[in-house]
Formats: sequence, C-alpha cells, structure tokens
Amino acid sequence: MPELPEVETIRRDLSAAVEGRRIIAAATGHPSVFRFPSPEAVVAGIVGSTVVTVGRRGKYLVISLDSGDDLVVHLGMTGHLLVCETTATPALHTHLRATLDDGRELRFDDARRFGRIILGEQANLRAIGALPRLGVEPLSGDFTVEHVAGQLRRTTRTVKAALLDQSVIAGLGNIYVDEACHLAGVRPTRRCHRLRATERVALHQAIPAVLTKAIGNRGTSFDDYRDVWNAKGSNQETLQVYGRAGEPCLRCGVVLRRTVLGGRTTVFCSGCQR
DNA sequence: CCCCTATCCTGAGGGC
DNA sequence: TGCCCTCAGGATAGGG
Repeated sequence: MPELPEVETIRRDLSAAVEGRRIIAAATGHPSVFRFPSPEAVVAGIVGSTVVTVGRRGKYLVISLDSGDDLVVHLGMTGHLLVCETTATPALHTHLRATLDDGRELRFDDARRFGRIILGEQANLRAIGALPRLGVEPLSGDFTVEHVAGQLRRTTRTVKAALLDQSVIAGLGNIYVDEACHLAGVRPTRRCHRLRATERVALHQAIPAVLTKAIGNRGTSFDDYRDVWNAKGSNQETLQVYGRAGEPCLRCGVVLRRTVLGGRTTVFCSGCQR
C-alpha cells in the first residue's frame, strides 16, 4: 500500500539513479497495467528517450522524458519500482523493463496489477481523463490551515472518507489517515462539518507530521512495500494505530478498536480520539 | 452530494 | 500436505 511517503522515498532514490540515463530498450508484461496508450506504444515512446526529472504528485510518480512525455506510474497496492542490474532475474509479475544506458534496468512489477502505467504529455493526459484531478499536496506551501479547514467545513462526510479522497488531499491512504486521526485526537467516524475549529487545526498539523516522519523512516513496509533497491522501510515500527486493533493505545492504554469506514479497515482509540 | 457495493487481482493465513 | 475460504485495499463505476 504505497502512499505519499513510500512514493516520495522511491522518487528521491529514483531521481539519483536514473536522471540523465537514456532508455535503450524496453519490454512489457501484462497489458492491463498499461492504461494509456498500448504497451507497444509505451515501448516505442520511451526507447531512445532520456530521463530528465523524477517527480511526484500525490501517489503518482512522474518520470519526465526529454521527448516531452511523462511516464506516469501508480503503484496501486502491490506495485514495485526497482532499479537493478540488467542481468538480475525478473520477479514473477514484472510488467515493464526499461533498460538503461548504464547496465542497469528500471523495472515495474505488481502481483495484483492494481498499479498502472501511463505515458503522454501531461496536459493531454489530463484532457483525456487518464489522470484524475488531485487535491492539495500535503507537504507543499498550498497546504494551509485555511484551505484544509475550509475543505472540511463544507462536507458532511466522515473524516476518514474525506481524508482518503485524493481530490481533497493528494497522497493519503489507509495507513496515514488512521495515523493522522490518532495524532490529532480525532475519531475517524466524525462528520467533517461537525468538527470543532481546534480539531480541524489539529488534523491540519497532524497530516504533514505523520507523513514527514514516515519519509524520514523511508516508508512503511507493513507487508508489500519496498524501495527501488528492494529494501524495507522502518516506519511500521512506529505506527500508533494501523494494524494494532485489539492492542493497547500507546498514548492512553485503552484497547484500540477496529471498524469499517468507506469500505476500509479503520483503527482508532476510543480513549484519546474524540 | 454522499454512501455503499462490486470490480479488478494475487498471496497470505486460517480452518479442516 | 493441500484445498478452500476470507481478507487485504487504491481507484473507479454504478445504484440507492
């Protein structure tokens, strides 16, 4: 479940590893991973191009090529972007191999194929609906308390549903929504429009806090996530609520409860989240 | 507008 | 050892 901190960790490593490298060959796996255009067109579009920058928007990795196209990768649930030697044995579910001019290879593998690969000009991709409109970047200067409080004030949805919505805030997933709610002391079952002003401020503060800590720990490898070197992050060792239902709250000792909100497993503390 | 559910998928883990 | 069932969930579509 790569969320913003995991994608950002990959972005940083990938930036150092592949910027300036030319793609000299490519091979594809299962076609369903290629949302636009076809696998053949992606191969034709990237071979011969050089990687200029590696960016990120929400949970999307944006690999900008000197052709003007962006190779956009979403890791879904179980996707991995790996940098390895060209000679390394591919994983079972490898869907893209991009051979670089330094003897290494950029690979995308994804067992469940919830991930996706998109290639094209940014503006065109948005125009044809290949990329969704995303909300504010939570680690940017646009993530102001006024903006976030305003978004929360005008919706009646649960806090959980609103924070998971990528068109509200880009990059939060199940882990960091639960962690941010716990840090803010807000129960994820609460309705946004009924939050107190102090609670909206607490959420605004908690979101970048949990994300920044997770990036510092190179992401949460609760199960599937690995960085581009196939190494685990360590943030799973610091999680306060995610995956801890039935265990005591590390802040107040009350047994953490599990519920389902928006179809997602949700863990919270009934003692210190109100 | 919002909620719920199904869909896409494989692999891990439990029960027998 | 092995089979079947359930569960995990990011994004999206469709119905209520």
